[in-house]
Amino acid sequence: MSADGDEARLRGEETDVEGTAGKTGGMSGGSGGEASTVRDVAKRAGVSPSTVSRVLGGTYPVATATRAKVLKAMRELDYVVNAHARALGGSTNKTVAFVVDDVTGPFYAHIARGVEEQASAEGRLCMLCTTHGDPQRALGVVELMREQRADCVIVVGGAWEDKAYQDRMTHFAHALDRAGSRLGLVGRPPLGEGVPATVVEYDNEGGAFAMTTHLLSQGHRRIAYLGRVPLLSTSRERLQGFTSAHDMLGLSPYPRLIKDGVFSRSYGYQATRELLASKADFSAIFAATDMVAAGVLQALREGGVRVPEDVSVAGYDDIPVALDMYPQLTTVSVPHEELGRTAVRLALHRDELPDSQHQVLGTHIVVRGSTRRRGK
Amino acid sequence: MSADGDEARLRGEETDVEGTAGKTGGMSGGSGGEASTVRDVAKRAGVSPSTVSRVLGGTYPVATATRAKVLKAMRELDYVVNAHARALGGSTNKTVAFVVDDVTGPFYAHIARGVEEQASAEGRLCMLCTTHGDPQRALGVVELMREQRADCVIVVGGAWEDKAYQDRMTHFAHALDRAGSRLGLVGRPPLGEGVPATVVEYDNEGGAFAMTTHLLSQGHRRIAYLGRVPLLSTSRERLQGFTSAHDMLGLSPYPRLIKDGVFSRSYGYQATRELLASKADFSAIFAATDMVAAGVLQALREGGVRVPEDVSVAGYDDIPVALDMYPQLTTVSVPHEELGRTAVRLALHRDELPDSQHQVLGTHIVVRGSTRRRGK
DNA sequence: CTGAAAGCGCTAACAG
DNA sequence: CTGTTAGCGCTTTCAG
Repeated sequence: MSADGDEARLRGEETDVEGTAGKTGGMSGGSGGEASTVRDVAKRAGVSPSTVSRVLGGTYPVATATRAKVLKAMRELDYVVNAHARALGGSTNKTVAFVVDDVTGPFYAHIARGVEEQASAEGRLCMLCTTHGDPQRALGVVELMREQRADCVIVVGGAWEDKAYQDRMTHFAHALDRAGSRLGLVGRPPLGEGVPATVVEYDNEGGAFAMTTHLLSQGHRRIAYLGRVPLLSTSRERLQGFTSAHDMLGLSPYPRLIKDGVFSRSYGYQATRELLASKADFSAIFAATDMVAAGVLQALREGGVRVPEDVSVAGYDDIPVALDMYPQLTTVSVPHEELGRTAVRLALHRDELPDSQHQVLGTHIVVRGSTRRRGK
Repeated sequence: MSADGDEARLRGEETDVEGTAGKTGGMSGGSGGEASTVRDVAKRAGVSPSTVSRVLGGTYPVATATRAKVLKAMRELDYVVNAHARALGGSTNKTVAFVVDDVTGPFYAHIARGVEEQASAEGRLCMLCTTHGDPQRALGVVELMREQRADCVIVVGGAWEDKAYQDRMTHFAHALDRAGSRLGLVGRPPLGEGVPATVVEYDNEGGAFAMTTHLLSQGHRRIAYLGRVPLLSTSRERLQGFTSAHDMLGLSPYPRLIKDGVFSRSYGYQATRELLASKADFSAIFAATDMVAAGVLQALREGGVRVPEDVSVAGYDDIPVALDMYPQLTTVSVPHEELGRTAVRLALHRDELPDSQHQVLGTHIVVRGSTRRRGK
């Protein structure tokens, strides 16, 4: 555990600033001066490199006087360890990789926060990669993280139900595992039996089922579902929940009211306009995500349709914006941060913790102002 | 430019999956199997390590037949370079560090996206650190990034106007510069003359000035300003714009209507409730950020105050949520992504690009439904 | 407690 | 075109 030093640094300790900066302040020519190394420090302190290394690690007994000399030399030289050299030593790398579609979505942002928090709580740095919804890029990025020898690689969302993609991902899972690392999958289904990966999901289908049941129980019968993305597991599961809820009451969804499209605000806007233009008959819209719902609300407002008087609208995700919409959005709440934290925790301690293979976190619906009993 | 290989990988190429995974698939015991090295590959291909290294880099002439043998061996061994060993070689490290308060804020998220995009466009990986608004932690994190030998360290927001903090940051700027790296400051003022750092700001004061002028020109005279954070430069500049706009018309702000508080939704909510409870007289509220404005709108709505009929509300940042609020928020638009992209670009190419020291991007107000002429 | 020596995995001169 | 030889900066035995 050479973490001592790092953690202190995370806390921002080290009260030394003094004239050090001035010493070399003049030569701000850039790429000129080489960074100082353990050897420089050793020389200056009149000790051996190993001793310097020992005070660095803090893990080994070093005479107080010696340690002081070394620390002084480090300060004077403005020394910082070279993380790569340290990582190369084979010992520890201390990095958590985080692969996500797009940091911009509040959905991802909150998971990212959970990941980052847990990572830094465990003394790890966090590498961030985005895939912009491109499965090819996702694969490339995971490979890159493998090169970085990250302690674990957390991949969020974007579970493409494509054979080649899944095979490739499965391959990575094994490769990472072999290297003592770990693949963590958040918000997506397991890759299969025996694949060494940590999966932290939330109940997509359950949430959609609950929401649909809620709408049906409010008397809605013609419910539009916006956001069927073929080949995306999240989408499939939510739609499944939507369908099963109908089934349970001996009803079935209207195919005409199920619209394909990506999970975006503008898609929600467009799809709703089309729905309106086609004079389709519906009393509620279930948007696959809150972002889609945002577009829906705007289109309805512009179309002069009142929410929830004329049409009820529900979303999925419960991102913070849901509170800022008008009316506030009824939606399915997902424990974003916890997903991120849990994934990192389980992936890092796969051997000590139970259930580190697969965990499903619950979801629940949150009823706000955008839905109400039909015709009330 | 050994980037060839990496970039291909970013594009997710490498079509090989085959039975490779199965080869060692059984031994999924974790930390067991060591990762293979250039030497293993060399041995298997019957060549020398250097040759392997050469095909890895792609930068050197290698006989087609040899290259094929090597590639085959790599595939069979499921080899991936060790980024740390490579970085240690001194050549290139290929990382951009990104330090931010909190990924969760849409404001930061968009800058993050810009940073990430530009970084990956330049073949760099992105390290993410959050500071949770703690200047001490920010300093610690920058130090950590220095250990990582990042090509550049981009710090967003949270410019504490605290002497010790600034000295320390200045020190880092020099240290990074000395190491051939670069400190990039986004959305915060320069550290001072001659400090080697790339600063990309946006016009905080100008935006606040424009917005305030707009409100005043609409007949508002008693404007509340919510979000004066002592010691935070962003806050000071916005408040300055607010004040100057008054000055220009020979007016002055009402001290009673200027409320201190952090930039958060809940602060906006609280402050507004207090304003309402104190029966203060005002016809407009200028919130220091859109998040604050979100809280303001909610409090007003709950208090039965109509927006914009009774009170006009303006924000700052133009984050996506501004469109989802009701009424849609009049605010100051900031080019978030461009800030991020520009910072990375300038920091990475400080020597080739002009004006790589300091750049101020413009802001402009966007008038939406939350403001209108007073008493209309 | 401290020093000397041997790598970690890769790249980069030099010679072939 | 390809093999040999040195390190990059740090940790880590193994002897003092």
